[in-house]
Amino acid sequence: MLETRSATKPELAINRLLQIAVEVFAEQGYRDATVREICTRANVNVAAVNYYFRSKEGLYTEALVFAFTELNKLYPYQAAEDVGLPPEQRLNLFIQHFLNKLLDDSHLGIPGKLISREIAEPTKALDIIIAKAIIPQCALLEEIILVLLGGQADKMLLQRCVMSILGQCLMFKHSRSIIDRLFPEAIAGPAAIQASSQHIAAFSLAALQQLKPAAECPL
Amino acid sequence: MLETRSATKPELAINRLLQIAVEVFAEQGYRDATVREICTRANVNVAAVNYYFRSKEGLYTEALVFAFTELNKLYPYQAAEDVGLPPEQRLNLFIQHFLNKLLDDSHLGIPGKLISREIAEPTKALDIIIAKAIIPQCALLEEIILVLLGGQADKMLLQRCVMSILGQCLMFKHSRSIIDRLFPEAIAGPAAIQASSQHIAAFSLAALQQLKPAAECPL
DNA sequence: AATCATTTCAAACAACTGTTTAATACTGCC
DNA sequence: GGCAGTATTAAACAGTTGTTTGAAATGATT
Repeated sequence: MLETRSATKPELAINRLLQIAVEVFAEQGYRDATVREICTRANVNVAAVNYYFRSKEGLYTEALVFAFTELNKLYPYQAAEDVGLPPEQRLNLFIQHFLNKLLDDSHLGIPGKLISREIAEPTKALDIIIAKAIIPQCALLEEIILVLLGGQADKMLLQRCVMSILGQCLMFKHSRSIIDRLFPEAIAGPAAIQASSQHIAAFSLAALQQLKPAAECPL
Repeated sequence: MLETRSATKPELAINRLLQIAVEVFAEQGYRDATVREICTRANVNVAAVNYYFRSKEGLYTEALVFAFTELNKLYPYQAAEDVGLPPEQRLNLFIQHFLNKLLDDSHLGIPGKLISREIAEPTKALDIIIAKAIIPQCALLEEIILVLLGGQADKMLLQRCVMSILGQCLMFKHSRSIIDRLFPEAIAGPAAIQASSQHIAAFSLAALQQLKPAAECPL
């Protein structure tokens, strides 16, 4: 029959496979990653991929979901969600949280890298990521911005402000190679990262404050 | 002997090969692109790649340089370089120019895409791109920002402002898949793109204006 | 026209890829 | 112990890849 106990051996193998798959796909990308390397590093036979997940693509899709789950496990709570706090502080917290997630190279950067890869070069699995990871973040940020703009603003302006702030943060992920070479001090150590996130917050708050009148009287 | 006239036949083949290579590498990425497809589309024998460029990697490197050259040919002049203009207008021009380059899907978007691919997933050839394309742009932007901040500013603050503005622009390139799904109106047609670039300029000008006092009296 | 270096070509090569297969080992259940 | 059903394995498969080869074509120079 099927598994009666919770932690049967195959489930361990599947879990190990997913864990390693996230690493390898993140490091090398979908195409360069080989099922053989994944299986070797997971101490599993090559055929396991096709046995448990239908194909390499199937493994990739499930690895993406797994990465997202891990990511939420490590960074479960967004302090910025607390509507009791002043909006300026919420924006600050949001950016800090977001940037830390993006730049955490140690443990969490790995699933994060996989997800950012998927965004840069989307496969069919992108919609999973968008629905589960992107939309909630955007909604939260949009809500904070709306408060900062005085509670009323053109939908288009709102969206563009969301993109302005996300763009400043994401820069650190997708143009990491550039930053490493041209602005290495900006991410040298936790203090510098903290300062960078505070810059983004200050920069954006200043902009929003000045944009506020325009948002209130659009005509 | 070697070619005595300027436009010998092999040079035409080499040029066609480079042109197509840029397209294919941009569309599919280095790994997914096959020398066979490149050669077929260029009406050239498969062996040509190894004959003229040592290897697939050699072709890629030269295609990168070729893409950059083409890019400069199509967008030769940066109106923002004109130091006679007011700095606000220069920033506006810079952003408009930059965003147009990034979003031009028709002709120029192709070499641009190849370059942005190289940034997201660097190979050994990245340093070529950085030296030839990135550093001059950053220097120009930095100079404009410095003027806007009152002629004097902390080097670190300057760099962070450069990143803030570049990040807002680059968002449209590397997170294109997200924008297409969540904010499609922001890039629907030239008018919307124009509006988006104007938003980034307004957003950034507002921020810089407010940051100006802090930059002037750092202590 | 003959000679020479260069270019082009079809074919084959060797390595690697994801996937399948069929045999073997394992596990819980009667 | 024997019998399911599942898991694991080594081996082979079929397809694709970048690259090489050696012969044929080309074209300028003598």
